[in-house]
Amino acid sequence: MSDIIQILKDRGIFESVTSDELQKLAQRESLTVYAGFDPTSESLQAGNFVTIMVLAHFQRCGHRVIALVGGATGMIGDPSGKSKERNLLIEEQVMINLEGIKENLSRFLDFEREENAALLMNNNDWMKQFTYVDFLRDVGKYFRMGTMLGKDSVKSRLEGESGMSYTEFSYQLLQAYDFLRLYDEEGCSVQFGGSDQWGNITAGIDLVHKQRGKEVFGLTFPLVCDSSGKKFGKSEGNAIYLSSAKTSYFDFYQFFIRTQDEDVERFLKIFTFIPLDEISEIMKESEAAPEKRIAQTRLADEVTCIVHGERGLEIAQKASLVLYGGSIDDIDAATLLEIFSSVSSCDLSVDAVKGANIVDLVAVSGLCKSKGEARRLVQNGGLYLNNNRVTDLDLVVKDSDIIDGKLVVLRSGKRNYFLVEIG
RNA sequence: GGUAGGGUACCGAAGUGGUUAAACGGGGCAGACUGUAAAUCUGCUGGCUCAGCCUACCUUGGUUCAAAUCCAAGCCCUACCA
Repeated sequence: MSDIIQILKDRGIFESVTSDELQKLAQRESLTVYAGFDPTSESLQAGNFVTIMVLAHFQRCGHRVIALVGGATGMIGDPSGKSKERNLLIEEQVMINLEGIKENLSRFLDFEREENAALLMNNNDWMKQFTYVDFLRDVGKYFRMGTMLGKDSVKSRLEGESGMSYTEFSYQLLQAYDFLRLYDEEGCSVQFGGSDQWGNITAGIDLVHKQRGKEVFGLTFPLVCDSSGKKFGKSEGNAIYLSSAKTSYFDFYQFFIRTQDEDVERFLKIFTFIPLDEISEIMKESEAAPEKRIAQTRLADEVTCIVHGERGLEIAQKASLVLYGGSIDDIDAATLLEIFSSVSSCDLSVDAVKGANIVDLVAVSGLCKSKGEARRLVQNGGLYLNNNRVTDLDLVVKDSDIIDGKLVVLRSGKRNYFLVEIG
C-alpha cells in the first residue's frame, strides 16, 4: 500500500504522530481512521478543507475512513483554539447540518464503493443514550484531573480573562469516548485532526489504552494559515463555505484566485491532488510571469471543479471574466442574471426603482444598512450604477438605467456586486 | 458566602458634572497605487426629512440649569478568598 504518512509529509499536511509505528503499520494493512467535524453550519467551510483532504488521501491509499459529525459534542463546543465560550447548538439544527455536511463530503469521499467505502457517523447516536451518572461512572472514572487541567486548551482558557464553563471543560471526555466507541464498533485505530486537536486526540488514545489495553494512534496536521498569519478559510471576515447556497461559485473561485504568491505553492499541495512534480512545473511557469497568476488560476480551477463540478467552475470563470473585464453595457438581463446568479440581490417593484433617488435605492435594496451609509459611499466615490461611478448624491434612477426593464446592477467598491431585480 | 475590580460605539480602551455622537488603537467600508498581491497614503465609520434635528455610555429611579460622569437599588461579568 502507498505510504500515506509520507504522502502527507510531502504535501505539508503532517505535523506529528503519537507513534512512529503508524507509518509502517499503514503500509502493511488497511486501517480504519476517523476525523471529526463540528456541525456548526449546514455546510462545511474552507477551514475544514485540510481535514477533508486528509480523509480523501487516506481513502485513496486504501484505508477505510469515517467522518464523524459531532452532533453531541457540537452541542457542547470544543474549547480548543478558542478564546471564548461558544454558543450551543440545538439538536434539530444539528440534524439539518448533518445532511449538508454529507453532501459536501461526497465530493471528496466515496460513500458508495464496494471496498473501503467512507462512513458518516454522528456521535449523538451514542451520546444521547448516556445518563449523566453512567457517563461519570463509565468514562469519567478513567480521567485524571491533573491531566485534564494540563491540556493546553484548558490551561490557556483558565489563564485568560473569560474563564471556562464546566460544560466546555468536559468536552475532552466526550471526544475521547468517541474514539473508544469507534474502536469498539468499527475497529477504528487512528484519529487525526488539526494540531489544536492534539489534547483531545491523546485523551481518546489514553482512554482506549486504559479500557481495552490496546494501542491506537493519533495524527495531527498543521493548522493552515496564510502568509499574514491568518487562519485559512476566511474572506473579509466571512467564512468560505463549500455549499453554493452559502458561498457562490464566483466567490468560492475568487477566494482561491486571490491567494498570495507566498501561499500558492503550499495551497496547491494541500488542497489539490495534482502530483508534486506537476506542481513544481506550474510554479516554475508562474514565477516567470507572476502577474499572470498562473498558479492561482490553476488552484482555483482545481478546487472549484472538485467542489462544484465542471458547471460550477464554468459559471465562476464566466462571471470572473465579465466582472473584471469591465463594461456590462452590451450584456442582456438574462445573461447578467446567470452570471450574477449567486450575488446578493433583492426584489423591488418598478415604482420603487424608477425615479428613485440613488441613495434611497441603495439603502432600501439592502446594499447599505442606512441612508447615511449609502450617502457616505457615494461621497467616497465607491458606488457604481451599472458599472458607472455615481458622483451625484441627488442622482435619480432613470428608465434607461434599468437593463431590459428587469435589472439594475449596483456595486460598492471594486468587487462587491449587488443586484436589484424588478418584479 | 466574603472581599476587590469592572460593565462606554463592531472590538479593545480613554473620559469621573458643561461645545462629548464621545480621545486613541484595532477592525470594517471606500479612494489612490497595483498583478483581483503585499505594503503605503487618504477619507469615512449611530440614525434621519443631513449647515439642522433625534437617539445614545448595563437597567431603573433620583440629585442638578446641566450627568457617560454624582447618589440609590437592581442585573451581569472577572479575580482572589472561604
